[in-house]
Amino acid sequence: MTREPPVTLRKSPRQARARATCEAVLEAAARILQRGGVAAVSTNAVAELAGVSIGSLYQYYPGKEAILAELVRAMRAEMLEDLRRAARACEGQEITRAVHLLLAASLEHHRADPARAAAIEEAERHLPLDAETLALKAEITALVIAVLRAHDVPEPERAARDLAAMTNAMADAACLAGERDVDAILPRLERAARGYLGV
Amino acid sequence: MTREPPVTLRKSPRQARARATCEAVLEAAARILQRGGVAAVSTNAVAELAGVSIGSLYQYYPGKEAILAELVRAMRAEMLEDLRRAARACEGQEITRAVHLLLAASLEHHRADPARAAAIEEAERHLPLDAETLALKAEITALVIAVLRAHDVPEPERAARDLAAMTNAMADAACLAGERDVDAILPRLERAARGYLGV
DNA sequence: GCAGAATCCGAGCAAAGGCTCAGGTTTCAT
DNA sequence: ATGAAACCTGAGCCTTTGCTCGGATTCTGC
Repeated sequence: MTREPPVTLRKSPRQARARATCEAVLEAAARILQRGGVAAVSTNAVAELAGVSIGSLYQYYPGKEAILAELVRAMRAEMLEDLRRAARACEGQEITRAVHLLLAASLEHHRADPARAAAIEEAERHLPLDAETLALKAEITALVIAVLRAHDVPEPERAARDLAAMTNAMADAACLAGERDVDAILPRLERAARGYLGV
Repeated sequence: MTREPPVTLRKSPRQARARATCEAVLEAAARILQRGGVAAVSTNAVAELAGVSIGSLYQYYPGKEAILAELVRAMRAEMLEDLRRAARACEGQEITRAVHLLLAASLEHHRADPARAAAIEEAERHLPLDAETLALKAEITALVIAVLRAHDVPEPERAARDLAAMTNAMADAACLAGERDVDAILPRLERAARGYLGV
């Protein structure tokens, strides 16, 4: 049994160059993750691509899982922001409009770099998530559930789960198949979601 | 760079005990895959759990990828059979019925052991698939496309991809969330699919 | 029974990867 | 200018993992 190392930063960077080091490590990890999947992410490879010595890497990250966890946390935080905005905009809207807003927000983090988003999502499945990330995820689904419940959707928890799964899967599959335009996915997703909800 | 080993059997088992060995290896690999993901599948671990020496394992499988590839191939072959039956039953049926049959068939391989099915699907994403498995996948989607096209669904290729992604994602998510009853997923999926297709 | 084929075994090698540590360099505050 | 703190470096240790090889064991056909 391997004792599991913590997933938080070992120490916080204080100077600008240290922050740059941390940034470079994250960026390199994301690139490698995107190209070769979780298996390809090794601390040595990350350090090399980041142009940073392996020792420096370990000064801030206690292990490779911590690096990936940081990427996941950042993505989830971004998603939460997007969905918060969307949920606010949902208030008082009819359900069709609300669904549109929620789905569009869920696709938002795919817009900048769909391949990277898919890669990070994939990494998330192989990670023992820390409490903070779990809290982010919980809050995200809670937002969706609240909107669904406000429109009297039966079993809103299950519906939220199903809709989230559909959204991510379709976006990832489309990206993998070479689709570039994220906006082209939205109407298809809306049709499916409306059918699911019986609207 | 690591030179990639072939993914076919190194030599075919001739005696009964050899077939048992191969079976035990596959079974052990599936179990480990299910418990800890692709990363946990090491040839040593597989051999040990299978109750087989590492040497015996390598007599038949040229590497861990070949073992996983075999699992994927078997699952895909099974899926193809299920869908062939469904596609035959679709002939002359109206689209609502056809969609029902296709979705039910797609869920079929989740019925026996959903967790294992999800694990193997996940392994598939991390594998350089061999020609035979690719052919199986191509035939599967071709079947779906044909049925969709017969009902004048626009852009049937894209629709097939979207529907397949939705189906797998919802099934996996439900399984991960602890749902036991596969049949409970079908009606939800049907609603989404009918909405997607505008039926 | 017997020869040869098929099968099995597991110690151990080589490569890869996670991670540490002792020591050098840069930055900052005074 | 100077001492302390922050930061960086990379050789190298240790564990894990993929895989081979020589030899033991079992089966099959005659």
